[in-house]
Amino acid sequence: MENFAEINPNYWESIHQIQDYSWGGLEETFSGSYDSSSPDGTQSVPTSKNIVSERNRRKKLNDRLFALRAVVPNITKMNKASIIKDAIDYIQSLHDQESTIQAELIELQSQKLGFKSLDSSPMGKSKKKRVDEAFESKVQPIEILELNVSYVGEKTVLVGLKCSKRKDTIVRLCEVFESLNLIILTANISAVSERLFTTLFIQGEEEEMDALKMKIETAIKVFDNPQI
Amino acid sequence: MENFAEINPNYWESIHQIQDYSWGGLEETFSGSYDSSSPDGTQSVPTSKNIVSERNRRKKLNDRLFALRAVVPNITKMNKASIIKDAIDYIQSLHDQESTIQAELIELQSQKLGFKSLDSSPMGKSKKKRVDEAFESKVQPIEILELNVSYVGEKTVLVGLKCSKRKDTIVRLCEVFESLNLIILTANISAVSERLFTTLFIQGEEEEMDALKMKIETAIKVFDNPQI
DNA sequence: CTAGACACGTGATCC
DNA sequence: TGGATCACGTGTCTA
Repeated sequence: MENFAEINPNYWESIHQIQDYSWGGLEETFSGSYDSSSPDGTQSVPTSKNIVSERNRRKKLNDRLFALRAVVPNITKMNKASIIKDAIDYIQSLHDQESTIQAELIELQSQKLGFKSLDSSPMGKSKKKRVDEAFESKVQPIEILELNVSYVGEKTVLVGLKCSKRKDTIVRLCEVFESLNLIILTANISAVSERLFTTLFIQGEEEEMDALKMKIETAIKVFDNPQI
Repeated sequence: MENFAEINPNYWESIHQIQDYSWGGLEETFSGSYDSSSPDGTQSVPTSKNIVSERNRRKKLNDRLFALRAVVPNITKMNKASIIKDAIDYIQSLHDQESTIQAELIELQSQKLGFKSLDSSPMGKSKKKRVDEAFESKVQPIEILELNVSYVGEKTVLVGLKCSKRKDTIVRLCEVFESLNLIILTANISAVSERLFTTLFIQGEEEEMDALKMKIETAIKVFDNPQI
């Protein structure tokens, strides 16, 4: 029953080989036999043409159905109706999955940016919202006011950064520094009015200082311009 | 041509009403007429049954095709073959979209956790990876070793937290505190070996202390158990 | 008028 | 056996 598809995956084609004695590229040659079956030559020619056309139409439709079966997993039966039914169910499951994944994306984005949905419902109910809207809103760039990188000996680099403070600056700044895969010995972040003062002690060599400064600057810029 | 679907959306059904004179619930009554067409009663009865069965089969297949057309947007033509083709294209576009969104999700997760893909290609090429794998791996819980919340006057609350330090503890901790929508005056984070010492000055009232301590604890636990 | 699309009835096949 | 499925040829309608 259900192993039928595995045993004979080309069900219709096998039927073709059994029943369809005028398949393949032999249609034109067989038009003569159709003429022999109908002695009056006036009406026989369009009839055979219609037969060929209808044959091609059926073949195209079956090929389309076969292609549809190829892109849909979890095919239960090889029926035409079942294939269409499985395709419908699969599309609907893809719709649900897409909504769920987009909800997850929005949840993650709001966690990264706004942090407004912690005490809301456990599973974010705000489905069916375009993810582009969540991306294009609430980007809070980090404005670098001052950046000093100095070597203080003992394989230790001191980084001083003064920047603007917006809603999520602290988190984004931590992300920037974590993204650089540095060994952070001590971090001190102080917020005064709208300014943010950061002092880092990082394990590093003296010759890495200039590269490190460039790295931090570009990392902050990259983080402020998400390429999505 | 292309407005044909809007003018007559029930193309096949209208065809039914014109051509199919034995539709609806009248199949049984019409079996007599089929018997009249074939005088030999022995073979006529199974033939009429087969006719009815085939009619139902065709109707079911058309209904399925109609339902498929309903779940697929951007239908170009009303042809059977075109409907199946549009469904195939739509499923493949959904596949691509799903891969893209999952890549974005993985990218976001890796940004939040590992921070390994900053200097890679701008558009993450690591498609076709299950998102569940990205979720179930690399969860680094924050282990609370000590948590003190004390009131120091002047509408200022001092929070001291000692916890374990793993790869992404600092970022996650900042996320926790940002999620509470507190007014952070000063933050000091120091990492020594595998321990993380955090000192926060928060703007708050004395009577909010116990609630604040509970809030921080639960927030950390909630962040360590993402409900996805 | 021609070409394309559809439903119909029928015989064959499979389980 | 018989119910379900399929391909086929044909008539009909529309663009």
